[in-house]
Amino acid sequence: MTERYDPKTIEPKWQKVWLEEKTFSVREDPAKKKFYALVEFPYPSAQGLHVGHPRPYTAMDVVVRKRRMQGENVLYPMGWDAFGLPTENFAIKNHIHPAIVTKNNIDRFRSQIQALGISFDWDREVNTTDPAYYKWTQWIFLQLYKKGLAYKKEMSVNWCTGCKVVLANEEVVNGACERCGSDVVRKEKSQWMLKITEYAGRLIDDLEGLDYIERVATSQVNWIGRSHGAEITFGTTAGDEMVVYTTRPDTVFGATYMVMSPEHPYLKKWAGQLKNLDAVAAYQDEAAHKSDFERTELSKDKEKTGVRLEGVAAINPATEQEIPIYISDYVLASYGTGAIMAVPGHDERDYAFAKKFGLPIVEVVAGGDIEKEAFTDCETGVMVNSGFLDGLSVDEAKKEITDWLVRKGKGEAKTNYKLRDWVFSRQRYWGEPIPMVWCDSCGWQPISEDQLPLELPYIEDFEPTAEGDSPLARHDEWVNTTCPKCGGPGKRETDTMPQWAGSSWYFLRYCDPDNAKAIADLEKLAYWMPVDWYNGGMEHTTLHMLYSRFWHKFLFDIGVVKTKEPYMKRTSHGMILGEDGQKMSKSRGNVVNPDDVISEFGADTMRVYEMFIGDFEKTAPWNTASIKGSRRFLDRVWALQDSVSSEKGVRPQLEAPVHRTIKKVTNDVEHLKHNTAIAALMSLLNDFVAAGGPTKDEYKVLIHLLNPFAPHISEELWQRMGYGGQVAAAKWPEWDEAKTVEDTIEIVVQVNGKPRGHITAAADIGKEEALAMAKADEGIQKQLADKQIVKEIWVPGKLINFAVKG
RNA sequence: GCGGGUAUGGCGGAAUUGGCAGACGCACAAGAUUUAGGAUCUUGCGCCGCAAGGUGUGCAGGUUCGAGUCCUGUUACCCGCACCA
Repeated sequence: MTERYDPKTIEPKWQKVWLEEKTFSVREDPAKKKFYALVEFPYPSAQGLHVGHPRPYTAMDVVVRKRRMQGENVLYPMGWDAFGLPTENFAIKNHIHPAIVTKNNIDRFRSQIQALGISFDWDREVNTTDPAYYKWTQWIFLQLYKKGLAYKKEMSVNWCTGCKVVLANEEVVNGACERCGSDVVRKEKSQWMLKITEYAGRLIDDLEGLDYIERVATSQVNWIGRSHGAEITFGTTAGDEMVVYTTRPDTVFGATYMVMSPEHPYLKKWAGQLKNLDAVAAYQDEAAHKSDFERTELSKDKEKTGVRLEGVAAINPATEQEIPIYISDYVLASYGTGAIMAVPGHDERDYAFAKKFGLPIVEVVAGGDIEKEAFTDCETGVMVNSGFLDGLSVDEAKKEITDWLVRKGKGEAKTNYKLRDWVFSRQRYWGEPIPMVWCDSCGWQPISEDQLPLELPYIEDFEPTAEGDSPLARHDEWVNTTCPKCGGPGKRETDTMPQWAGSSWYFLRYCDPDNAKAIADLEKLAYWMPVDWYNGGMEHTTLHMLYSRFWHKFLFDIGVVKTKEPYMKRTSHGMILGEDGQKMSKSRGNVVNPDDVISEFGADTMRVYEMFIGDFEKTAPWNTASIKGSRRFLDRVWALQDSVSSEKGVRPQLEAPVHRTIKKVTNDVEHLKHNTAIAALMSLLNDFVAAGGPTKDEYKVLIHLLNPFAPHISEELWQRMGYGGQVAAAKWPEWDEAKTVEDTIEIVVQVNGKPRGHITAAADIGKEEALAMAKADEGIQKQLADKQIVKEIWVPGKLINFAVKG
């Protein structure tokens, strides 16, 4: 009798072997097919790993361990996305420097991940806070700046009136500061912006040909929000022209008023002519307290608000009538031109607004009942009350009016995107310094590339300043420098980059992590890129994914990378919820720590459990009681070594189960259906037990197929059984299709779709013979008695259905 | 509000994509073994019913010989919404 299964000795033993022998380190090898598998690198938080992290790491580890055994050259790296707000806040609260917090957190994360036996190539670890890394993050920013894709703009930020700092949206709870509870207002601040909108069209179009799961692709398309319409120029009594964007230029005759966002620059310009300046200012102040999110929220019981501008009116270019202008917070400064033409008859929000303020509602598309509600159907409507457009369909009218506007010089066709430019400045310490210098005579100047990295100075007072600037602004010795252009006095930009920056290109650095001369060597990039398979959370679908695709496309345009897309395939894992079915969080107290699971059950059990828990793409609640089942499975695999017979080969009665399992596991793993693959392994184990134990060769197949899921125990058993070498280096088993099928099969017999019996027959039985057998069956005869067969359905090898009457 | 999802036993989940619903596991029950069990093994296990049988995939309709799967409508819940990452 062998000793009990003891993961506490087995697991560290093999983890040590892997690290010392560098089992999973790779080099470029043109002779082998490369496979670049990527999982999102974590933000190393002070809480350490929680059981949600290992789910994607393990799932991809299963794939790559299998691919290696199939002879592929696998790159599977890991690193740290370590700049960011939580670390800074933790540092402020606990008076420990963020650099130290970060180092400690990374060390903890690394050892926790290694304890899970994930086969990462630890020689390629990257860290976004390492100056040798962020040198290149800054370099990319400079290239963007040189190509005109980085610019400064006044943007509104969340300003805490109590703490006097800029807050992240997350730190604002119900309009108040999360920490001090003070009022949060919107405040204008000059910010660095990146022109991701310039790439909006390509970010949609190039999705074609990529293997992204559908919900990811759809989300990105919707987030970018391409729409086709027109820009129309309205005149005003103030003399200025107002340009609006609309997807419904056909309805311009029905535009009975205009609405601008409360932040619209004309309001300042028109101050002298506005007769109700106080009311306008009061409304602007009110709007400043709301986020865009709150402002666009449209619920039936929520009344529209707004103020009519007195003293200035607009002129509808189609009707040439004067129409009033309102300001209202349902119009956002950040979308379109920050002003709209309102067509209450054919837009729901305009309709609600018009009803509230008693504005005229004109029907210009017939087909609905505008007495009751806005008519928004573009398919069936016919133009009315629209001069030369009358009688046209909506589509025809769109074209006709656009041509007319162009001829009159009052508009043009325009494609618009919901996507906004990327706000790239953070008034924080723990981020990459933006490598720009302000010179009073030369304006903003990029620092010279040979000055990179521009290191983040080590300071002790990393709390934001009272003016809302980054804490770096307090350090004159760092801020004061010379202008790179004229050599005169200059001041450094004190804002830092957002955490998204470092994560927008990290997959490139893994290809050549120590390169001091370039982002990565071109040949190495050519070998490894693009990433063949990228798995990550749904929460990164629109931000991180689009930011990194944008940067990659830019680097492609300037010749740094050779592929226009970074990721060929994207899959997404579901979250692991707490035992109570709620999101794991410290405040709910439902966080499960993987260390505890490993120490009680072992890493292999943890891995098998997380892969067995359910559909990888769906959220799944943690269940401590269920883990036992996974451990019991491994215990039984371990115990089976004692009943292995000396017989060779696969016995005939086990051929079908063995070959079917090889096939199922091989296919399921590629589709991340690890749960059903494990179920198949459990079934094979049950078959072996039922057969009184496996032969040495049968057992070998089980151990081999188990290896990607439970690498430690399988490596140990492989060694004990003397199969030779390590499983990790053994060739993945193959199945013989002919051996997966049985010669006799069971066919279900239904009457009116209800199963009423079975017949057992040869696998290749024909229709007539099968029907005859079914009719001969006693139970079926009873069902068919006194009935008339109307139809006989035959699904070869599977099913017979008699449709009967009477 | 906008966008993306989900719904199957007491629980986690399977179902070759229109063909025997509940694989595999957890929990539970009975039995065996054991000084003992939070160990191991055997058997049972959707619901109603002694049974025959009936019924059953959020809810209401529909298509079909046949629907968890397709269509129409509906409800509930989850995720994201641009400075958390």
